[in-house]
Amino acid sequence: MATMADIAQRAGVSLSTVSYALSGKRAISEPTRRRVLQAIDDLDYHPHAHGRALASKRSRTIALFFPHRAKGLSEMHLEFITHAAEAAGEHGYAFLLSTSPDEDAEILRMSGQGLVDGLILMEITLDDPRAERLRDRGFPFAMIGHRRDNAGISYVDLDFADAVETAVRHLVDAGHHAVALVNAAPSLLAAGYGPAVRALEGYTRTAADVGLDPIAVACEPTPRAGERALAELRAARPDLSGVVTINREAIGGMVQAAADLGLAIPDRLSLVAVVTERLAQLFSPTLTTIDFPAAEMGRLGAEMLIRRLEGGEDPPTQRLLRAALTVRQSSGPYRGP
Amino acid sequence: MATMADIAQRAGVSLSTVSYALSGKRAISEPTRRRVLQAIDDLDYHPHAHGRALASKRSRTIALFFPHRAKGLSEMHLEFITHAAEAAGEHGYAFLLSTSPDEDAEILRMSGQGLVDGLILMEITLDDPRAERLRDRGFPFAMIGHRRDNAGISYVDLDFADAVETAVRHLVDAGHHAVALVNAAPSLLAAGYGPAVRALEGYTRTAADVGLDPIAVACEPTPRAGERALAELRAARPDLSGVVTINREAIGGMVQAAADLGLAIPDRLSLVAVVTERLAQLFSPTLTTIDFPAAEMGRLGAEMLIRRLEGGEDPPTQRLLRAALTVRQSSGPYRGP
DNA sequence: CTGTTAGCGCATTCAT
DNA sequence: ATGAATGCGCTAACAG
Repeated sequence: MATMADIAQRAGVSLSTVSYALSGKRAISEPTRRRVLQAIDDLDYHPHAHGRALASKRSRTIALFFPHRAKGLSEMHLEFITHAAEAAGEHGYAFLLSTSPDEDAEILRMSGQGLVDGLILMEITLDDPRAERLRDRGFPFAMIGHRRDNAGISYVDLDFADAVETAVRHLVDAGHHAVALVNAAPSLLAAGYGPAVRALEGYTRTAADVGLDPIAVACEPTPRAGERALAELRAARPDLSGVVTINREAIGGMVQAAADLGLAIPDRLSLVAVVTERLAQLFSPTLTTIDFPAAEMGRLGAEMLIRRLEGGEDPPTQRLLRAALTVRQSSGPYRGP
Repeated sequence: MATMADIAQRAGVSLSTVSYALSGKRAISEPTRRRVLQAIDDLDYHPHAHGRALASKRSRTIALFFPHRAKGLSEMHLEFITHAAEAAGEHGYAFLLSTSPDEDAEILRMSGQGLVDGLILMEITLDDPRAERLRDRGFPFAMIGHRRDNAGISYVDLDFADAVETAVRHLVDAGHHAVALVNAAPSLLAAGYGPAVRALEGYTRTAADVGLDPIAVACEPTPRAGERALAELRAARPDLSGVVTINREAIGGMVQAAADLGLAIPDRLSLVAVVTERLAQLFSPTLTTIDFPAAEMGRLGAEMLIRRLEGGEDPPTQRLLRAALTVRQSSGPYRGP
């Protein structure tokens, strides 16, 4: 492998001239620059990432923390990851993926030892402790998701409260008088899982605003639980005609229960889910959704981190995305997912 | 940040002693080792990855190439990626994810400049050119998937032919007399997409072996196409009672078509899909599957690469996994996915 | 068993 | 506008 020294020799210049020709950090005469570039081309030279990182104290690498401890793997996470990686690549950054269960140790290792210049955090809880630790260490990071207190922190997130509000209003506008929310798991809600908490907030406030009785249940992420949830909701409210959910794993079960109860979707029951378009498209027609902008979120997460690394310090970028509702036409009763 | 020099000073030993105490590459007396470890603990020292990489010419980093050009993002890919990353982490390797569309340039950059020690390739075609290029360069890599010619190459893949055979035999044993294969897209089949080609092989040979008329169709990865495929198959063969598919995106449509045709699943039509357990579980009961071992494949891919890096050994590891069939009980007609 | 030293490939400060 | 020299943090000879 060619090194800068090889280039220097072949171009008949000094090592530092090659370096400066590459970085443009000081003026180089046109003739010498051409000779350098020619030599680089001849020798198929590519700068050595580690040598550069050592000397410059910048690795041009960012990492995404994805502790997949729970079972929550989905196509949504894949979109976060791939689009964050893609954005990083476009900006000349390498992209490291860490799935270490021992996050604290990893954070120290990565933030302390120059392995990466910055971090992206996912699966943020309302009082996520990792964010504080990184902020205290003064280490650059961005979040996909957000906390209760986000002072000085860059993040991008879906506005779940707004998403649920949009869904509920859509149903109310369509004439529904009883609309329920099927939320994430009880344990997540209790643990302060942001999307669950905010979905409930959005639902509650919208129900109050439009004069609907609030009917919200937390539901385990399984089809089985989805079946039960819908059956119980319907038993309690025989006039139930609309359901909004952020619980993707429960959708299949809710659809099954609807059929078992003789509630054809969308004719006798309307279901609106907050999921990625990719998931919605797995189903045969009739999944009306609030399109989860996972790809955009992944991309923005990486970009706001890199912007911060490149120079533009404070203030942090904070973006709460609003998602659009897509009505997918039905050619008959829903039999999704 | 503490460096090895700081540790050496605090422990009252030389720099190299610290290095050797850490690497274990030469004997260190117990007392000095303890002093060194104590100093490391006191100063919260962590080795600097880039310094180490520069000096040792090994980065302890592997990269996974995931060109997500097509639309083929799914929970299956996520399992490949996260489990490969996890395995890498467990072995002390950092995990780089590259989604660069310009793969050749990336391969050169990464393989040439010491950024990574080895690569994992995905989405392998029957005559994948990337593999040859890497083999010619003598750069360590492993594949998730496999080519027609795999001489000297490490890989792990699902045995699609075997998977389809298992599915067909399962249906035949259950008394079906007309079993069709709904394959991947025509374009993929034509392009030599391994899973599609091998699924067809396995289906054809099994059909011949058990005396079944071969009924195979290639199908675009959409519910719409799935609907049409099933309707057409049924029109051509009114006695069709079993369908095997590797086309996850078409499943929802096939289920819908079945219902529209009055074919209750699983009572009047049996459907067996080669998909991950995670996808199967999105559906309400009754998706019988050949469980796609994506997690295991990701993990094995990383491990066989790392084994090669650590041991430097030929012969390559080549593993064709057989997947088990899981019958999921039905509590009524199928309304999945 | 331990210390001294020479790089690894590059960015950067001093010179000129 | 260019060169020479220093050092980033570490590994691995080379010397005891």
